[in-house]
This record gives sequence, C-alpha cells and structure tokens, in this order.
Amino acid sequence: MGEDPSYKTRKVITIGIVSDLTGLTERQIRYYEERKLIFPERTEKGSRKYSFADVERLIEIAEKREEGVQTNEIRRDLEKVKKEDNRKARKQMLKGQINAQFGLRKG
Amino acid sequence: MGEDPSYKTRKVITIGIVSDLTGLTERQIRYYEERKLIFPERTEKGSRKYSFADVERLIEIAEKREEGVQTNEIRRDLEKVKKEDNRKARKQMLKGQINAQFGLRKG
DNA sequence: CGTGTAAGGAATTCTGACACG
DNA sequence: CGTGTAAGGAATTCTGACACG
Repeated sequence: MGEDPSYKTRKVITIGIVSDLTGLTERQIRYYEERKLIFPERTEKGSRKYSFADVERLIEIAEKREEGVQTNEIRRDLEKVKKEDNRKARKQMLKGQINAQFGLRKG
Repeated sequence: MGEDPSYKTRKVITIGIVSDLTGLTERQIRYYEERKLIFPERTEKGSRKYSFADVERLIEIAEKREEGVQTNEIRRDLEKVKKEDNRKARKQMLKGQINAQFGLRKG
C-alpha cells in the first residue's frame, strides 16, 4: 500500500489556492465541477475544499482542454479510469473472501 | 526516501481550515506563530498558508499546552528536534562527499 | 503568559445572469 | 460550449488593542 493517502486525498485547499496551483481561473474550476469533472467538498458555510489529488486531476483536465478535448469526453475518460479502479478493487475483495473461506482452513 | 514529501510540506491550507483540523482557535494559531512555534507562508495578499506538517505540529503543540508546558519550552523542544535533523543531514552529506572522494575511484 | 473579544478594513468566495461565439 | 465579467451579499482573514489574570 502507499504511505499515508490522507495527505493526497484530504479536501483542505480553498479555490483561490487551487487557482494558483493549477493556473486555472476560479470560473474554470467551478465550471468543471458543474460538468462533473471534479467533486470538491464544502465547508460548513459553503466554500469549496479540494485535495491535492483534485489539483492533479485539474491539471490533467487543463492539458486535455488545451488539446481541444471537450468536457464531455474528459468525463468519459475519467469514468473509464474509475471503473478500472473499481474492477481492481473487486478483484482484491474477492481474493480476500477466498482467503477467508479457504486460506484460513489450512492454518 | 519517502514517497512524495510535497503533499505533507506544501503550504496550501488557510487558517480557518487549520482551525477546524486542529481544534485550535485562529487566535491561538496566530499566537503560536508570534512565539516562533510555527512558520506559515503567506499568499500574495497576506493570508497565512499552512502545510499538513504544520497541522501536525500544531496538534503536538496543543497537547503540550494541555499538559501546561509553556510556549518557550515547547520552542526549545522543537529546536532540539530540528538540530537532531540537521545532525543527520550533515552525516548524510559527509557520507556523500566521502563517496565522491573515494567511492568513485574504485569504479 | 495565553487567550478572548470588538473594531474596521481588505480580500475571498458564492450564486445567478448576461455576453460572446 | 467554455469562459469572462459586473453585481451584491456573506464569510474570511488581517492587524493592533484592550481585558483578564
């Protein structure tokens, strides 16, 4: 497994700093959310909060956009990656169950 | 070496979120800076920015304070750790130089 | 010493909308 | 479709100061 995933995935960065980090305008960042490319959390009062993983995803999105790829297509690509991850997760889960069923009896 | 230290040490978290993460008030966080226990960076307009490492340090500071330790003593402890780190870094550096001087001649 | 608070101002963020193309 | 902008309001952050103890 990785080291500590929380630093990468914890949503703690406000939109102004994400803008600095990515070079995107706040308008662009909010629009990509509207198009379901990115999913910030919210503070109690409603401000958006992003993770480093989100920042990296936004940088990828920006690169795709520069190539002229539309947000629709970018979303499909991201879903493809997500499904691949789900597939791997299921595989791992299954392996775990098999171990629970048969692996432990050997011990 | 670690994985990617940048997620842990990059200063991107504003004080309000640090307050949520640590349970400390903004007043306390600013005071610990005044007492040289913590060193945030600033945005262009002057807002403080903290790293996850800073957040962890603040949590340690909070624990010490609950034990009644004064900020002066806490600072000394933190300097002790820093000096220990420096000592290790010098040791590593020296090792590198020795390799450069003698290690490569063997090759 | 460490922390709370009210004060005033500046910077941040939010939403919904109009504009262009 | 993707992005800019002006609009108005609410929330955030900053500093320096007074208060208590």
